[in-house]
Amino acid sequence: MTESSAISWQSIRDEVLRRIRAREWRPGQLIPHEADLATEFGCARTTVNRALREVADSGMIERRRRAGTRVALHPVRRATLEIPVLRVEIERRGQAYGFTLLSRAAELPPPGICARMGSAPDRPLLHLTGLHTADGQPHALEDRWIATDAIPAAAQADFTTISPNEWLVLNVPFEGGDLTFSAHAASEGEARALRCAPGEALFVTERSTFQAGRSLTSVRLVFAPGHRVHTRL
Amino acid sequence: MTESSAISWQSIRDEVLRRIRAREWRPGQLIPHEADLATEFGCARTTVNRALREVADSGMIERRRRAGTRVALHPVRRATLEIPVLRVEIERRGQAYGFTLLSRAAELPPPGICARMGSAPDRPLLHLTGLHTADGQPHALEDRWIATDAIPAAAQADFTTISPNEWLVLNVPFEGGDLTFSAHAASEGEARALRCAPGEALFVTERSTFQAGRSLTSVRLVFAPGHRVHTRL
DNA sequence: CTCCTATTTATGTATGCACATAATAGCCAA
DNA sequence: TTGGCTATTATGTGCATACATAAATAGGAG
Repeated sequence: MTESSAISWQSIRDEVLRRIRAREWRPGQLIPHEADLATEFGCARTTVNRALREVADSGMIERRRRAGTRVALHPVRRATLEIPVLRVEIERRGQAYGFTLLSRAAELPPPGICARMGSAPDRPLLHLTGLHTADGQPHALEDRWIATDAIPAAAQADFTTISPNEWLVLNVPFEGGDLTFSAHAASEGEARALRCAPGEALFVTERSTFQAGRSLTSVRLVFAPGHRVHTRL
Repeated sequence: MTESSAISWQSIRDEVLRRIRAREWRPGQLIPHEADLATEFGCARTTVNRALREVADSGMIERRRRAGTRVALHPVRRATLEIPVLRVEIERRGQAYGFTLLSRAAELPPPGICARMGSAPDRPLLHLTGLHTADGQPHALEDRWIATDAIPAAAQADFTTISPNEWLVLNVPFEGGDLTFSAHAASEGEARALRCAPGEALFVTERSTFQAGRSLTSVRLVFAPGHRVHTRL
């Protein structure tokens, strides 16, 4: 008899998910601990641990030392969004990418930017605006603020040949940030730049990044009409 | 001397990320294999493997058996989006959640839905519309199609006490799906339901899920003005 | 009864080893 | 040259073991 076939962590993960969905383990309920599951499945605890770690990453269970593992009360779905550099996103669709720098100046930030970046209102930041194009058509309008004291090199960078978007990704590591999606009616200026009607519904992303507690940059991208962000679950 | 302190996989992950960002390992370049790194860091290959697996999950490196590990050409950022059930999202903000079923009927799906769900145009699906409210204010308009042959139980479900959103999350497991975000100008009907002006810019999510190759449901959520989706990087 | 401490316990991680698997590279034959 | 077989090699995974760490609990001092 082939007594050798080991249990894979994937099969344990699947069985755990099955039990949760079949309500054998109900939301909020404590599930058996790793050692017991290892015995039940006839494998090492390491393997159970690996499986449960994956399930925990997906948000279906919550684990705490000593307290044990319980089924999450509210099954929160988690989706991974891929956020490529705009140039790559456009070129992947087989279109020609272009970027035009529209303005560049050291300016005092408006209150909204101050709040988001935690910056002093009397301290000038580098303010850039530009247009990303795909096959010559307007794709997205970029409005960016850069903390020059945190990124001195940005003052020298030439943003006419490389977009600030890409320059920052290539040159400035960051430890975290946040990202917001929303919808917004095109202003007069946005409509002109994106060649659409004023008031048209546009997709907007706002992102800011920080490093070592310092805010680095804050950017708002207003996309041309019809833009969609897509992801798999 | 304390010769005991082991190297943690986190510290290896951080060092790997540092080298990538410092351009010691350039995009597209092959990095040393696990055994070498294990020797360099003075730890077990398992530990290096764990670290590299994490980095690979974040999208910074690509790994293939036998071929080795290389730094990703285009540093694609990955963000994890949390997609809670609407009720939970609203209640977490301390607001009172409500749902009103607006319509329920077995209908022939329009071409768009047929395409997304891979459903036959002559096969009726369960079509539901309803309004999610927060503190009595319109929050999102739901327009859902359910494949009743894949989910027979949906035909009996009472969607006036529990929203289809939540009923499906609780009762129907799925293996995958996709999710799209976009902006959309409010139609007459949407404006009436959401109590906003027609043409106003609204945030829209479209989601469809499948299981075992069969499409289960397709839903379109149109949010009231001002809605934002937020995530951390 | 309250507060603090020590113990217990479940998860988290590191290690050495073995073997599985995918994919390249090299070889040989037609 | 071409086709296909084989050996090689880097990653992927499983296991037994050991110890680390967080956190709940029990026990003891006041």
